[in-house]
Amino acid sequence: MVPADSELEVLKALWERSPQSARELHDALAERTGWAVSTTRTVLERMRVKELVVREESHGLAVFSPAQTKVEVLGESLGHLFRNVLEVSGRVPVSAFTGSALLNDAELAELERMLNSGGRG
Amino acid sequence: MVPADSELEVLKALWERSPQSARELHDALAERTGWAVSTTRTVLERMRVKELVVREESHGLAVFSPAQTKVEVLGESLGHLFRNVLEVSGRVPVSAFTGSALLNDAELAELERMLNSGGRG
DNA sequence: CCGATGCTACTACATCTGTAGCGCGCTCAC
DNA sequence: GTGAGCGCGCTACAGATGTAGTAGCATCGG
Repeated sequence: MVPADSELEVLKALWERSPQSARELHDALAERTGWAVSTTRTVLERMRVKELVVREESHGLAVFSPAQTKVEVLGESLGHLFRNVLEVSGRVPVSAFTGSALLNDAELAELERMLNSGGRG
Repeated sequence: MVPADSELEVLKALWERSPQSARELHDALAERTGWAVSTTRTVLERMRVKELVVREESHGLAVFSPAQTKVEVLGESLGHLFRNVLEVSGRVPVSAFTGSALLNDAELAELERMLNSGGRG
């Protein structure tokens, strides 16, 4: 599932640190997003239903973790883009990101695996 | 404006051939999408409002052309993805697509220009 | 002239997304 | 023990998207 923009905001905060409570996430996001507390909560709850985040209890407080890694989300988004805009069904040139300092080797390998399961060449 | 999925279907058909009438587009899309005629029309009208397509009259019949090239849409989508998922504000590695046979040189140059206006390095 | 067809505009409705408020129950500080 | 604050579950509502029906008008074939 490709997350919507607001969901991506939450995921990015969770990728930096997790688990976090709704309040922690709100504090981390409020400045950038301007959201009300209830907005953060609503987005989180919807993400839980869609299984974009995992909710657990920590000492009676709900805390959330991302259900997917950044690379997984990137992979799905890139795959979606390639299939839908470029109509590429074959290999996706993951090598694009090799020198970009965006992803480390392990992440690149994972992306390669996701998009081009198999991966000779 | 990043087009929605249904809008992308229409754009893809128009990138292959344009202008096309609503009926032509429907015929081209129906097998893949399963849409009713009215669905194609509704999507087209919404795209016109959003200026994703341009509508003209040809001998009394409405025909539609894409308002943006494939590369423009790809560029916006890629830019969106990079900014939102990867939080890249700097250069986007367009070189990724160099050897991929997806885009020709002119298209690559345009993409480069769009994403990295300036483009030294 | 009349009906089948097709074009166009308008309307419909469910779901998703963005954004937020309300009320209940708990707890902590006073 | 009482109010302020907080976590939590509900509800709300507008706009976007997916998907489609309907009615009026033109037109073409009989």
